[in-house]
Amino acid sequence: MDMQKAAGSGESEGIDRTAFEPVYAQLVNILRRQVASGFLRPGDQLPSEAQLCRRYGISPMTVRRAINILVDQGIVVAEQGRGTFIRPVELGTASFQLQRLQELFEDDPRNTVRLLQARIMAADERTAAKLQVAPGQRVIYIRRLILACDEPTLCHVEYVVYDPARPVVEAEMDVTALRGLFGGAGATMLKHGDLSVEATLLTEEEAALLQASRPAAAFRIEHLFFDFDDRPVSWGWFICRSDRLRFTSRLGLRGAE
Amino acid sequence: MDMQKAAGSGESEGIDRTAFEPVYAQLVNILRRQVASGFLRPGDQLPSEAQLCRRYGISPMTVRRAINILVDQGIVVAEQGRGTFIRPVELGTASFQLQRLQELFEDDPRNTVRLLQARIMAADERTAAKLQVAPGQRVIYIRRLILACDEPTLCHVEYVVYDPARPVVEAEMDVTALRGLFGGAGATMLKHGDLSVEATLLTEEEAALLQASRPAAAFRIEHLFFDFDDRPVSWGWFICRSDRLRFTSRLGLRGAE
DNA sequence: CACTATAACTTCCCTATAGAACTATATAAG
DNA sequence: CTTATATAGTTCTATAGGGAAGTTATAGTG
Repeated sequence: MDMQKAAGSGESEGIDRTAFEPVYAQLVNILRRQVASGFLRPGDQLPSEAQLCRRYGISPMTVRRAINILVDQGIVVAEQGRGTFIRPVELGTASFQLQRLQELFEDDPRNTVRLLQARIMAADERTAAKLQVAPGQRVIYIRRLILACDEPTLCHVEYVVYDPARPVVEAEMDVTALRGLFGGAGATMLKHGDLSVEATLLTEEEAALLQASRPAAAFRIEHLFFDFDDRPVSWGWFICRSDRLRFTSRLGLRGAE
Repeated sequence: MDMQKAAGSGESEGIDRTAFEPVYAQLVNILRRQVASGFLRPGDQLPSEAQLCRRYGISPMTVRRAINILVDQGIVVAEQGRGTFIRPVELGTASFQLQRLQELFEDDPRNTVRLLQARIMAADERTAAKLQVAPGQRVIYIRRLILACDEPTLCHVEYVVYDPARPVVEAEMDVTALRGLFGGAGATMLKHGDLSVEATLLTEEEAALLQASRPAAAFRIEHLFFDFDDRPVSWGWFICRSDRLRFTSRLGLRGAE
């Protein structure tokens, strides 16, 4: 091979057979770096699989595996018979991680959950529709206040289907059970859930709880969880001061990496 | 094989060699259905790779590929030497697709972008910091109003680095160029970007533009885009009435699918 | 010029196999 | 009873190769 590129950018890297990092992962990172450094730009064609095999001295399956990873990371798009190309940055691929919210329910002593109210009541029209029960049927009504580092951060309102046969109910009454709803042991009761985020104004009561002055804007994160029979179990929403919790996302590749 | 499960659930499915769907994808869907139907539940162990090979009569590499897909879909977690297990529903895996937002910039005749203001000005303290330029340096200030189906939906404020050498600038002044920023041809100029969502109150001016009565809450989606030298190109934010655009997400698997 | 056939190249799918690395369990020795 | 050791089971990595399906460009034919 005589023809070489400028060789200044990222062409020079190779595979380290002694490294702990698997070969396919090394190739993924090499190509990611070539994209991040601008050596490969959106629309550019990747070297063909056969070329990559020769260039790095690895087997076709290993190359394919690396490229597959890049494909479902959304970094490249492969077109059969044509080639593999770098994808431009798109907005549709943005996803917001909710780990910040998740952390609030971890076993951190600085985070506390205060039970404000818990009683059994008759479901009103809207609640009955959401939980797919008859209006007037008894449901459990729960209100909580979540504090992070002793600062009131979240308000939570939740309606749970009342079913003595279901053991979830008892645990749900517990103050700490909310952690179980999200990732703890109790999550094994839930098959799936829907989330929906909107912006809303704080009510007078919510503002008092969250120690905010009105008028103020806040996130309203509505949730609806189902059991393994696809029947609704729990419906409710979080009210969250925007300055206490922010959703961020990154499009494309970062610079260093 | 004599030992059979209840056989009512999802155990009975097999691989269709004549189908268009690849074998590995068929296996992915079979296992997904077994999770969705409750035949496999969080914490349960998947059959081992060798067992799946025998059960479905396919090669180990194909089974591995299917399992890898399930792993990075977040449906199962594989532990070396132990086994592969169904993951419980977790909040951290939630991601909000922004395709609804993306659609606003598509080539739809019902969506129009109205340029309200565009002029060159000196960067104030905050803008200069975001764009990494000296305070007082000239930047381009743009305000737009985006209408979906003739309803005012989004306000957009944007500051763009003023650099005559950069061809982006001229195009950016164009009213329709905003589409290019997100997924169009212009996106090839951008390497990556940061997004951040918060809840905010509408200002008097914003309320007038969006035909809302105050006080009202809205999303504020801040964006910061970088070029291939990792230098900021554009900083700004969208103001969006919450009832016109909502972010939804699903945790776990849906029922039908 | 228009159209077709061919060849070269690409990605894609699947198989078969070998070993490495890790974990749990049963067994033997102290 | 505790502690090593062996063994079987698991996932994980990597190799080599065969064929299918799609694209593109070229050469040939009408």
